[in-house]
Amino acid sequence: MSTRRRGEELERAILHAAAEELRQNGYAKMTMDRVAARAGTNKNAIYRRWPHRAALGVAAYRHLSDAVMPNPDTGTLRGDALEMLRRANETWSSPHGAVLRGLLAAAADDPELLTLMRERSGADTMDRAWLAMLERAAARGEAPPAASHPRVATTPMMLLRAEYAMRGIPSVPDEVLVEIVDEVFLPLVRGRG
Amino acid sequence: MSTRRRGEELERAILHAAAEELRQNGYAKMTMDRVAARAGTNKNAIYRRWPHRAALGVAAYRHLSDAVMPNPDTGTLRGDALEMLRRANETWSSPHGAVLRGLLAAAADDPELLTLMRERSGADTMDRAWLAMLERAAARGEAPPAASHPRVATTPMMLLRAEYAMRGIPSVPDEVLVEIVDEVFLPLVRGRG
DNA sequence: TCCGTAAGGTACGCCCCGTACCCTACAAGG
DNA sequence: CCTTGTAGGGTACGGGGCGTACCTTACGGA
Repeated sequence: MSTRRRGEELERAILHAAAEELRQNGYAKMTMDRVAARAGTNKNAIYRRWPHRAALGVAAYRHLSDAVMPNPDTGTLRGDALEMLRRANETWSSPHGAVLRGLLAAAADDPELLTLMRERSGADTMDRAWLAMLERAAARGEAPPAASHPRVATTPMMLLRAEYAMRGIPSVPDEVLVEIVDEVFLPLVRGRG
Repeated sequence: MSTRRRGEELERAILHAAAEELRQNGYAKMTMDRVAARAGTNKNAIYRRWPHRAALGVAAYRHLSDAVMPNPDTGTLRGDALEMLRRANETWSSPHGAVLRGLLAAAADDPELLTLMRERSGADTMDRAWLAMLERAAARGEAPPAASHPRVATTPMMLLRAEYAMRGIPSVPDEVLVEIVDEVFLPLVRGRG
């Protein structure tokens, strides 16, 4: 039989297979045997590269998603914030986000994996985007400079996250996003004057 | 052999055994066989009462915890809020809380269980306590009446929750609690004047 | 050409969930 | 007191999944 795949080529094939499994069935149903079969190899090749299923899951997720979440710039703080929340909501309620949530749930009691996830999932990038948004608003005179605080910047996303944790799977309704912005985020920014 | 346990007596024994397993090993390691053995019975008796492991886990958790979180009343909004957060932090970082987190993680993609959990875990009671705290502060003239809004009331606990979800297992340091109160909660209340 | 390295194949041990089936004690009612 | 229904006890098993062991086979570089 022609060429037997090796090294990187094989690795890519495994990651691709795992990512497909994630997308179609979610993490809970991503089994090592299925991934191996789909990649046209066997579990040995996988376990030589990743120590456990969770590690493969994280790696495959990263492969699956190069989620870019660029800075919106609508001209108003309210507009920017809503846009950010809406994009995040869209991402998280997509099949893609379901995968992420499954992984997060599985990694909940494994700190090592948790940090891996956070690095790969671009949470830090997002936080920086929120901070930048606050600074733009401050430059426009729309928000007090004291509002450019990390804890303030992360609050809306935290609330959205928590909303997902409370409710089950479905997407968070837009009213909730508006409420987070109008009842919490903007008053909070105002209150730091 | 003398009396064979039946009905309620047996049910209590099973729940007790399951709760002990939860406390000692956490949900992930609570197996049906172990619970049955510990209760001195067998899996049949369990499966006649609960449809799956998760359901037993939730029921046992409820049995384990009649977590009471009474209203603190320190005289200031800041004091009350900090006290609430500290108590919650204590609870959640205890072994007890580890069980809760394990269950929540396991129920993450099972909406039915999620609602069960929320009912049993007293989250609603807690939300009401926060709202009452805000209303007391408003009565004292310490906070604007407009701050007595559900979304405002739930924000600090949401942030604490999210903190647990981000970091792994350990307890959240007290500085973070103080920051949540001073940098987010109080400015938010102020900003709603 | 030879040899080390890495892939393939396969089987297995272990654990756990949930179910099936049959046996046995208990309680209630004739 | 005996009969009968109900529910617990014992046990075995199918199914699935993780991770490991061990051997065989191709590839690629010296």
